[in-house]
Amino acid sequence: MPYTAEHKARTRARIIEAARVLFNRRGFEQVSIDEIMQHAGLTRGGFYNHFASKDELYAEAIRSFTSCNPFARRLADAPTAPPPRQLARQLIELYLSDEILADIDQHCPLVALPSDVARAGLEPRAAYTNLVENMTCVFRGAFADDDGDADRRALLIVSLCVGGMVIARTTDDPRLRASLRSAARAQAFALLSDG
Amino acid sequence: MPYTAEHKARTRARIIEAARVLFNRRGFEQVSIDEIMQHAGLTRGGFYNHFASKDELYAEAIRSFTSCNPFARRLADAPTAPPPRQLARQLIELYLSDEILADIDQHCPLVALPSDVARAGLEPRAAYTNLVENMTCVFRGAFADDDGDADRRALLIVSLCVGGMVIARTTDDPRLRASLRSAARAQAFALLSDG
DNA sequence: TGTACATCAGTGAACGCGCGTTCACTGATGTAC
DNA sequence: TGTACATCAGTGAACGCGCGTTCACTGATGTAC
Repeated sequence: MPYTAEHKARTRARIIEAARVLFNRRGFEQVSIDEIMQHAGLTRGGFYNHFASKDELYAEAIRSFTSCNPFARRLADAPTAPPPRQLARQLIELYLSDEILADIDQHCPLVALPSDVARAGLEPRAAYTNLVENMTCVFRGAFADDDGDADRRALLIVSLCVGGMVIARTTDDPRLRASLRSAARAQAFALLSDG
Repeated sequence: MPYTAEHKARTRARIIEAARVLFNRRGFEQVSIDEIMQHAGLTRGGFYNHFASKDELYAEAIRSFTSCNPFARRLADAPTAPPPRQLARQLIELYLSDEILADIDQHCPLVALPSDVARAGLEPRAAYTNLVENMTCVFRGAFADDDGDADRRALLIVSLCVGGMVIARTTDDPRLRASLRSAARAQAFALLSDG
Protein backbone atom coordinates (compact mmCIF):
# COMPACT_ATOMS: atom_id res chain seq x y z
CA MET A 1 0.00 0.00 0.00
CA PRO A 2 1.92 3.03 -1.18
CA TYR A 3 0.44 6.25 0.23
CA THR A 4 -1.95 5.82 3.14
CA ALA A 5 -5.72 5.99 2.80
CA GLU A 6 -5.51 9.03 5.04
CA HIS A 7 -3.22 10.74 2.53
CA LYS A 8 -5.77 10.26 -0.21
CA ALA A 9 -8.61 11.45 2.04
CA ARG A 10 -6.71 14.63 2.85
CA THR A 11 -6.13 15.35 -0.83
CA ARG A 12 -9.79 14.75 -1.53
CA ALA A 13 -10.79 17.14 1.25
CA ARG A 14 -8.42 19.73 -0.18
CA ILE A 15 -10.09 19.47 -3.58
CA ILE A 16 -13.57 19.83 -2.04
CA GLU A 17 -12.52 22.89 -0.06
CA ALA A 18 -11.01 24.50 -3.15
CA ALA A 19 -14.23 23.76 -5.04
CA ARG A 20 -16.42 25.14 -2.26
CA VAL A 21 -14.56 28.45 -2.29
CA LEU A 22 -14.47 28.77 -6.07
CA PHE A 23 -18.08 27.68 -6.66
CA ASN A 24 -19.20 30.17 -4.01
CA ARG A 25 -17.25 32.88 -5.73
CA ARG A 26 -18.20 32.30 -9.32
CA GLY A 27 -20.77 29.51 -9.58
CA PHE A 28 -20.60 25.94 -10.71
CA GLU A 29 -20.30 26.27 -14.46
CA GLN A 30 -17.87 29.17 -14.35
CA VAL A 31 -15.21 27.23 -12.48
CA SER A 32 -13.11 24.68 -14.36
CA ILE A 33 -11.70 21.48 -12.96
CA ASP A 34 -8.28 22.75 -13.97
CA GLU A 35 -8.73 25.77 -11.71
CA ILE A 36 -10.02 23.75 -8.78
CA MET A 37 -7.08 21.35 -9.00
CA GLN A 38 -4.59 24.20 -9.25
CA HIS A 39 -6.22 25.87 -6.27
CA ALA A 40 -5.70 22.60 -4.40
CA GLY A 41 -2.07 22.44 -5.51
CA LEU A 42 -2.63 19.61 -7.98
CA THR A 43 -2.94 19.15 -11.72
CA ARG A 44 -5.92 18.47 -13.94
CA GLY A 45 -5.42 14.77 -14.54
CA GLY A 46 -5.57 13.65 -10.92
CA PHE A 47 -9.16 14.77 -10.49
CA TYR A 48 -10.65 11.51 -11.64
CA ASN A 49 -8.73 9.56 -9.02
CA HIS A 50 -11.07 11.21 -6.52
CA PHE A 51 -14.37 11.93 -8.23
CA ALA A 52 -16.36 10.29 -10.99
CA SER A 53 -17.40 13.64 -12.46
CA LYS A 54 -17.61 17.37 -11.84
CA ASP A 55 -21.25 16.89 -10.81
CA GLU A 56 -20.27 14.55 -8.02
CA LEU A 57 -17.86 17.17 -6.72
CA TYR A 58 -20.63 19.77 -6.78
CA ALA A 59 -22.80 17.75 -4.43
CA GLU A 60 -19.84 17.20 -2.09
CA ALA A 61 -18.97 20.88 -2.09
CA ILE A 62 -22.50 21.93 -1.20
CA ARG A 63 -22.61 19.41 1.61
CA SER A 64 -19.33 20.76 2.90
CA PHE A 65 -20.80 24.27 3.16
CA THR A 66 -22.66 23.15 6.25
CA SER A 67 -19.44 22.86 8.20
CA CYS A 68 -17.26 25.54 6.65
CA ASN A 69 -18.88 28.96 6.85
CA PRO A 70 -18.49 31.35 9.78
CA PHE A 71 -22.19 31.17 10.53
CA ALA A 72 -21.95 27.42 10.95
CA ARG A 73 -18.80 27.73 13.03
CA ARG A 74 -20.52 30.23 15.29
CA LEU A 75 -23.27 27.68 15.75
CA ALA A 76 -20.81 24.92 16.50
CA ASP A 77 -19.81 26.93 19.57
CA ALA A 78 -23.36 26.59 20.87
CA PRO A 79 -22.45 24.92 24.18
CA THR A 80 -20.44 27.95 25.31
CA ALA A 81 -22.84 30.35 23.63
CA PRO A 82 -24.99 33.04 25.26
CA PRO A 83 -28.73 32.48 25.79
CA PRO A 84 -30.71 31.72 22.61
CA ARG A 85 -32.11 35.17 22.00
CA GLN A 86 -28.75 36.87 22.36
CA LEU A 87 -27.14 34.23 20.15
CA ALA A 88 -29.82 34.88 17.54
CA ARG A 89 -29.05 38.59 17.63
CA GLN A 90 -25.35 37.91 17.17
CA LEU A 91 -26.02 35.59 14.25
CA ILE A 92 -28.27 38.12 12.53
CA GLU A 93 -25.61 40.77 13.03
CA LEU A 94 -22.93 38.44 11.62
CA TYR A 95 -25.08 37.28 8.73
CA LEU A 96 -25.79 40.82 7.56
CA SER A 97 -22.38 42.26 8.43
CA ASP A 98 -20.14 44.27 6.14
CA GLU A 99 -17.36 41.75 6.69
CA ILE A 100 -19.37 38.83 5.33
CA LEU A 101 -20.78 40.85 2.43
CA ALA A 102 -17.28 41.95 1.49
CA ASP A 103 -15.75 38.48 1.65
CA ILE A 104 -17.48 36.50 -1.05
CA ASP A 105 -15.63 33.32 -0.15
CA GLN A 106 -17.46 33.28 3.18
CA HIS A 107 -20.95 33.82 1.82
CA CYS A 108 -23.70 31.51 2.94
CA PRO A 109 -24.77 29.22 0.09
CA LEU A 110 -28.36 30.32 0.66
CA VAL A 111 -27.16 33.71 -0.53
CA ALA A 112 -24.41 32.75 -2.95
CA LEU A 113 -25.97 29.93 -4.95
CA PRO A 114 -29.77 30.05 -5.11
CA SER A 115 -30.09 30.25 -8.88
CA ASP A 116 -27.45 27.57 -9.36
CA VAL A 117 -29.02 25.20 -6.87
CA ALA A 118 -32.54 25.78 -8.18
CA ARG A 119 -31.37 24.43 -11.54
CA ALA A 120 -29.25 21.63 -10.12
CA GLY A 121 -30.23 18.06 -9.32
CA LEU A 122 -31.94 16.58 -6.29
CA GLU A 123 -28.88 16.29 -4.07
CA PRO A 124 -27.89 19.96 -4.08
CA ARG A 125 -31.49 21.06 -3.56
CA ALA A 126 -31.86 18.74 -0.59
CA ALA A 127 -28.63 20.11 0.90
CA TYR A 128 -29.96 23.64 0.42
CA THR A 129 -33.29 22.80 2.09
CA ASN A 130 -31.39 21.27 4.97
CA LEU A 131 -29.48 24.49 5.46
CA VAL A 132 -32.69 26.55 5.49
CA GLU A 133 -34.15 24.22 8.10
CA ASN A 134 -31.05 24.41 10.28
CA MET A 135 -31.01 28.16 10.14
CA THR A 136 -34.72 28.43 10.91
CA CYS A 137 -34.28 26.04 13.81
CA VAL A 138 -31.65 28.26 15.43
CA PHE A 139 -33.92 31.30 15.35
CA ARG A 140 -36.85 29.19 16.51
CA GLY A 141 -34.78 28.49 19.61
CA ALA A 142 -34.90 32.15 20.57
CA PHE A 143 -38.63 31.91 21.31
CA ALA A 144 -40.56 30.04 23.99
CA ASP A 145 -41.41 26.45 23.13
CA ASP A 146 -45.13 27.15 23.47
CA ASP A 147 -45.00 30.35 21.41
CA GLY A 148 -47.46 29.63 18.62
CA ASP A 149 -46.04 32.41 16.49
CA ALA A 150 -42.41 31.34 16.81
CA ASP A 151 -42.19 29.28 13.62
CA ARG A 152 -43.53 32.13 11.57
CA ARG A 153 -41.14 34.62 13.15
CA ALA A 154 -38.14 32.35 12.65
CA LEU A 155 -39.00 31.93 8.97
CA LEU A 156 -39.35 35.69 8.59
CA ILE A 157 -35.95 36.30 10.11
CA VAL A 158 -34.44 33.81 7.68
CA SER A 159 -36.27 35.42 4.74
CA LEU A 160 -35.12 38.88 5.76
CA CYS A 161 -31.51 37.84 6.22
CA VAL A 162 -31.34 35.86 3.00
CA GLY A 163 -33.45 38.31 0.99
CA GLY A 164 -31.50 41.32 2.18
CA MET A 165 -28.15 39.69 1.49
CA VAL A 166 -29.15 38.28 -1.90
CA ILE A 167 -30.16 41.69 -3.19
CA ALA A 168 -27.24 43.46 -1.50
CA ARG A 169 -24.81 41.02 -3.04
CA THR A 170 -26.29 41.37 -6.50
CA THR A 171 -26.77 45.11 -6.75
CA ASP A 172 -23.91 47.48 -7.49
CA ASP A 173 -25.38 50.44 -5.60
CA PRO A 174 -23.47 50.96 -2.33
CA ARG A 175 -26.30 52.86 -0.65
CA LEU A 176 -28.78 50.13 -1.45
CA ARG A 177 -26.31 47.51 -0.21
CA ALA A 178 -26.17 49.30 3.14
CA SER A 179 -29.80 50.36 3.59
CA LEU A 180 -31.20 46.94 2.70
CA ARG A 181 -29.13 45.23 5.34
CA SER A 182 -29.70 47.77 8.06
CA ALA A 183 -33.45 47.66 7.45
CA ALA A 184 -33.41 43.86 7.53
CA ARG A 185 -31.32 43.82 10.70
CA ALA A 186 -33.65 46.21 12.53
CA GLN A 187 -36.74 44.30 11.46
CA ALA A 188 -35.21 40.95 12.42
CA PHE A 189 -34.31 42.34 15.83
CA ALA A 190 -37.85 43.62 16.22
CA LEU A 191 -39.21 40.18 15.39
CA LEU A 192 -36.96 38.70 18.07
CA SER A 193 -37.84 41.24 20.71
CA ASP A 194 -41.60 41.61 20.77
CA GLY A 195 -42.14 37.85 20.72
CA MET B 1 -35.11 51.11 -47.13
CA PRO B 2 -35.92 47.43 -47.43
CA TYR B 3 -37.68 46.15 -44.34
CA THR B 4 -39.04 48.81 -42.05
CA ALA B 5 -37.32 49.87 -38.86
CA GLU B 6 -40.39 48.54 -37.15
CA HIS B 7 -39.78 45.11 -38.65
CA LYS B 8 -36.30 45.02 -37.18
CA ALA B 9 -37.53 46.28 -33.82
CA ARG B 10 -40.12 43.51 -33.70
CA THR B 11 -37.50 40.86 -34.43
CA ARG B 12 -35.25 42.33 -31.78
CA ALA B 13 -38.09 42.26 -29.27
CA ARG B 14 -38.76 38.63 -30.17
CA ILE B 15 -35.14 37.70 -29.45
CA ILE B 16 -35.21 39.54 -26.11
CA GLU B 17 -38.42 37.82 -25.10
CA ALA B 18 -37.00 34.40 -26.02
CA ALA B 19 -33.86 35.19 -24.04
CA ARG B 20 -35.81 36.41 -21.04
CA VAL B 21 -37.77 33.19 -20.85
CA LEU B 22 -34.78 30.91 -21.39
CA PHE B 23 -32.42 32.79 -19.06
CA ASN B 24 -35.08 32.81 -16.39
CA ARG B 25 -35.53 29.10 -16.81
CA ARG B 26 -31.95 27.91 -16.93
CA GLY B 27 -29.59 30.80 -16.28
CA PHE B 28 -27.38 32.89 -18.46
CA GLU B 29 -24.46 30.55 -19.16
CA GLN B 30 -26.62 27.50 -19.67
CA VAL B 31 -28.50 28.99 -22.60
CA SER B 32 -26.76 29.27 -25.96
CA ILE B 33 -27.31 31.96 -28.55
CA ASP B 34 -28.26 29.21 -30.96
CA GLU B 35 -31.09 28.15 -28.67
CA ILE B 36 -32.34 31.69 -28.15
CA MET B 37 -32.41 32.36 -31.87
CA GLN B 38 -34.20 29.09 -32.56
CA HIS B 39 -36.72 29.92 -29.85
CA ALA B 40 -37.30 33.22 -31.65
CA GLY B 41 -37.72 31.42 -34.99
CA LEU B 42 -34.38 32.59 -36.39
CA THR B 43 -30.90 31.21 -36.96
CA ARG B 44 -27.62 31.74 -35.15
CA GLY B 45 -25.94 34.15 -37.53
CA GLY B 46 -28.52 36.90 -37.38
CA PHE B 47 -27.93 37.53 -33.73
CA TYR B 48 -25.17 40.07 -34.29
CA ASN B 49 -27.41 42.19 -36.47
CA HIS B 50 -29.24 43.04 -33.25
CA PHE B 51 -26.77 42.81 -30.37
CA ALA B 52 -23.07 43.42 -29.93
CA SER B 53 -22.66 40.47 -27.59
CA LYS B 54 -24.45 37.94 -25.43
CA ASP B 55 -23.81 40.17 -22.41
CA GLU B 56 -25.69 43.04 -24.01
CA LEU B 57 -28.65 40.76 -24.61
CA TYR B 58 -28.53 39.67 -20.98
CA ALA B 59 -28.93 43.24 -19.75
CA GLU B 60 -31.77 43.83 -22.22
CA ALA B 61 -33.54 40.70 -21.07
CA ILE B 62 -33.40 41.79 -17.45
CA ARG B 63 -34.61 45.26 -18.38
CA SER B 64 -37.43 43.79 -20.42
CA PHE B 65 -38.93 42.21 -17.34
CA THR B 66 -40.07 45.66 -16.33
CA SER B 67 -42.56 45.60 -19.17
CA CYS B 68 -43.48 41.96 -19.71
CA ASN B 69 -44.41 40.28 -16.47
CA PRO B 70 -47.70 40.06 -14.64
CA PHE B 71 -46.33 42.28 -11.89
CA ALA B 72 -45.44 45.01 -14.36
CA ARG B 73 -48.67 44.62 -16.28
CA ARG B 74 -50.59 45.09 -13.07
CA LEU B 75 -48.65 48.33 -12.64
CA ALA B 76 -49.32 49.47 -16.17
CA ASP B 77 -53.00 49.49 -15.28
CA ALA B 78 -52.25 52.21 -12.73
CA PRO B 79 -54.76 54.75 -14.10
CA THR B 80 -57.63 52.41 -13.40
CA ALA B 81 -55.91 50.97 -10.36
CA PRO B 82 -57.07 51.12 -6.77
CA PRO B 83 -55.42 53.50 -4.30
CA PRO B 84 -51.67 52.91 -3.71
CA ARG B 85 -51.95 50.88 -0.53
CA GLN B 86 -54.49 48.50 -1.97
CA LEU B 87 -52.45 48.17 -5.16
CA ALA B 88 -49.40 47.35 -3.03
CA ARG B 89 -51.36 44.61 -1.30
CA GLN B 90 -52.42 43.15 -4.62
CA LEU B 91 -48.87 43.21 -5.91
CA ILE B 92 -47.51 41.45 -2.82
CA GLU B 93 -50.24 38.85 -3.17
CA LEU B 94 -49.35 38.36 -6.82
CA TYR B 95 -45.59 38.30 -6.27
CA LEU B 96 -45.84 35.56 -3.67
CA SER B 97 -48.66 33.65 -5.32
CA ASP B 98 -48.74 29.94 -6.11
CA GLU B 99 -49.33 30.76 -9.76
CA ILE B 100 -46.12 32.73 -10.13
CA LEU B 101 -44.05 30.23 -8.13
CA ALA B 102 -45.35 27.40 -10.31
CA ASP B 103 -44.64 29.15 -13.60
CA ILE B 104 -40.88 29.55 -13.79
CA ASP B 105 -41.08 31.49 -17.05
CA GLN B 106 -42.89 34.28 -15.24
CA HIS B 107 -40.47 34.58 -12.35
CA CYS B 108 -39.08 37.97 -11.51
CA PRO B 109 -35.36 38.18 -12.34
CA LEU B 110 -34.74 39.38 -8.81
CA VAL B 111 -35.83 35.91 -7.77
CA ALA B 112 -34.69 33.86 -10.74
CA LEU B 113 -31.23 35.22 -11.46
CA PRO B 114 -29.46 36.67 -8.42
CA SER B 115 -26.41 34.40 -8.49
CA ASP B 116 -26.06 34.80 -12.23
CA VAL B 117 -26.33 38.57 -12.18
CA ALA B 118 -23.97 38.91 -9.22
CA ARG B 119 -21.27 37.30 -11.36
CA ALA B 120 -22.14 39.13 -14.56
CA GLY B 121 -20.78 42.41 -15.88
CA LEU B 122 -21.75 45.97 -15.07
CA GLU B 123 -24.75 46.24 -17.38
CA PRO B 124 -26.74 43.31 -15.99
CA ARG B 125 -26.00 44.42 -12.43
CA ALA B 126 -27.18 47.93 -13.20
CA ALA B 127 -30.36 46.53 -14.77
CA TYR B 128 -30.93 44.43 -11.67
CA THR B 129 -30.42 47.43 -9.38
CA ASN B 130 -32.87 49.38 -11.46
CA LEU B 131 -35.47 46.68 -11.00
CA VAL B 132 -34.98 46.73 -7.23
CA GLU B 133 -35.41 50.48 -7.24
CA ASN B 134 -38.56 50.35 -9.35
CA MET B 135 -40.09 47.75 -7.09
CA THR B 136 -39.17 49.67 -3.96
CA CYS B 137 -40.61 52.81 -5.47
CA VAL B 138 -44.00 51.17 -5.99
CA PHE B 139 -44.25 50.13 -2.37
CA ARG B 140 -42.93 53.50 -1.26
CA GLY B 141 -46.00 54.98 -2.95
CA ALA B 142 -48.25 53.21 -0.49
CA PHE B 143 -47.05 55.45 2.33
CA ALA B 144 -47.48 59.17 2.95
CA ASP B 145 -44.89 61.39 1.31
CA ASP B 146 -43.77 62.78 4.66
CA ASP B 147 -43.60 59.36 6.33
CA GLY B 148 -39.97 59.19 7.48
CA ASP B 149 -40.14 55.42 7.90
CA ALA B 150 -41.56 54.71 4.44
CA ASP B 151 -38.28 54.03 2.66
CA ARG B 152 -37.29 51.46 5.24
CA ARG B 153 -40.68 49.77 5.08
CA ALA B 154 -40.66 49.65 1.31
CA LEU B 155 -37.21 48.03 1.32
CA LEU B 156 -38.36 45.48 3.87
CA ILE B 157 -41.35 44.53 1.77
CA VAL B 158 -39.05 44.01 -1.21
CA SER B 159 -36.62 41.95 0.90
CA LEU B 160 -39.42 39.80 2.23
CA CYS B 161 -40.96 39.19 -1.19
CA VAL B 162 -37.64 38.44 -2.87
CA GLY B 163 -36.17 36.51 0.06
CA GLY B 164 -39.27 34.38 0.52
CA MET B 165 -39.51 33.60 -3.18
CA VAL B 166 -35.80 32.90 -3.64
CA ILE B 167 -35.81 30.28 -0.89
CA ALA B 168 -39.19 28.89 -1.92
CA ARG B 169 -38.00 28.50 -5.50
CA THR B 170 -34.78 26.80 -4.50
CA THR B 171 -35.98 24.38 -1.86
CA ASP B 172 -37.69 21.11 -2.74
CA ASP B 173 -39.81 20.95 0.42
CA PRO B 174 -43.46 21.79 -0.40
CA ARG B 175 -44.35 22.78 3.18
CA LEU B 176 -41.42 25.16 3.36
CA ARG B 177 -42.38 26.60 -0.03
CA ALA B 178 -45.83 27.39 1.32
CA SER B 179 -45.04 28.54 4.85
CA LEU B 180 -42.24 30.87 3.76
CA ARG B 181 -44.50 32.73 1.39
CA SER B 182 -47.49 32.94 3.69
CA ALA B 183 -45.28 34.31 6.48
CA ALA B 184 -43.72 36.85 4.13
CA ARG B 185 -47.13 37.90 2.83
CA ALA B 186 -48.54 38.45 6.33
CA GLN B 187 -45.51 40.43 7.43
CA ALA B 188 -45.49 42.57 4.31
CA PHE B 189 -49.19 43.33 4.84
CA ALA B 190 -48.43 44.29 8.44
CA LEU B 191 -45.69 46.64 7.27
CA LEU B 192 -48.16 48.28 4.90
CA SER B 193 -50.95 48.59 7.45
CA ASP B 194 -49.47 50.07 10.60
CA GLY B 195 -47.59 52.73 8.69
C1' DT C 1 19.15 -2.15 8.53
C1' DG C 2 19.02 -1.99 3.52
C1' DT C 3 17.08 -3.00 -0.94
C1' DA C 4 13.93 -4.48 -4.60
C1' DC C 5 9.34 -4.23 -5.75
C1' DA C 6 4.44 -3.40 -6.50
C1' DT C 7 1.07 0.06 -6.08
C1' DC C 8 -1.38 3.92 -7.28
C1' DA C 9 -1.58 9.25 -6.48
C1' DG C 10 -0.42 12.53 -9.42
C1' DT C 11 1.18 14.27 -14.23
C1' DG C 12 0.41 16.47 -18.56
C1' DA C 13 -0.58 15.78 -23.43
C1' DA C 14 -4.42 14.84 -26.26
C1' DC C 15 -9.30 14.35 -27.71
C1' DG C 16 -13.89 15.72 -28.81
C1' DC C 17 -17.42 18.79 -28.26
C1' DG C 18 -20.08 22.98 -27.71
C1' DC C 19 -20.20 27.67 -27.69
C1' DG C 20 -19.56 32.76 -28.88
C1' DT C 21 -18.38 35.08 -32.72
C1' DT C 22 -17.22 36.12 -37.70
C1' DC C 23 -18.08 36.30 -42.46
C1' DA C 24 -19.34 35.76 -47.24
C1' DC C 25 -23.75 35.07 -49.05
C1' DT C 26 -28.77 35.23 -50.22
C1' DG C 27 -33.09 36.80 -50.98
C1' DA C 28 -37.16 39.56 -49.34
C1' DT C 29 -38.57 44.10 -49.42
C1' DG C 30 -39.40 49.30 -50.05
C1' DT C 31 -38.26 52.87 -53.40
C1' DA C 32 -37.34 55.28 -57.71
C1' DC C 33 -38.55 55.67 -62.16
C1' DT D 1 -49.05 50.07 -62.82
C1' DG D 2 -44.81 47.48 -63.50
C1' DT D 3 -39.89 46.78 -63.16
C1' DA D 4 -35.03 47.28 -61.90
C1' DC D 5 -32.35 48.18 -58.10
C1' DA D 6 -30.08 48.92 -53.65
C1' DT D 7 -30.35 47.65 -48.99
C1' DC D 8 -29.74 44.90 -45.18
C1' DA D 9 -32.26 41.20 -42.19
C1' DG D 10 -31.39 36.75 -42.03
C1' DT D 11 -28.54 32.39 -43.30
C1' DG D 12 -25.37 28.79 -42.28
C1' DA D 13 -20.60 27.32 -42.66
C1' DA D 14 -16.36 28.07 -40.37
C1' DC D 15 -13.09 29.51 -36.70
C1' DG D 16 -10.86 29.51 -32.33
C1' DC D 17 -11.05 28.59 -27.75
C1' DG D 18 -11.96 26.47 -23.35
C1' DC D 19 -13.64 22.78 -20.97
C1' DG D 20 -14.68 17.92 -19.22
C1' DT D 21 -12.72 13.79 -19.74
C1' DT D 22 -9.27 10.08 -21.06
C1' DC D 23 -4.98 7.85 -21.06
C1' DA D 24 -0.25 6.36 -21.07
C1' DC D 25 3.19 7.64 -17.97
C1' DT D 26 6.07 8.70 -13.76
C1' DG D 27 7.80 8.58 -9.43
C1' DA D 28 6.96 8.67 -4.33
C1' DT D 29 5.88 5.55 -0.93
C1' DG D 30 4.85 1.43 2.23
C1' DT D 31 5.92 -3.45 2.41
C1' DA D 32 8.35 -7.86 2.04
C1' DC D 33 12.41 -10.01 2.48
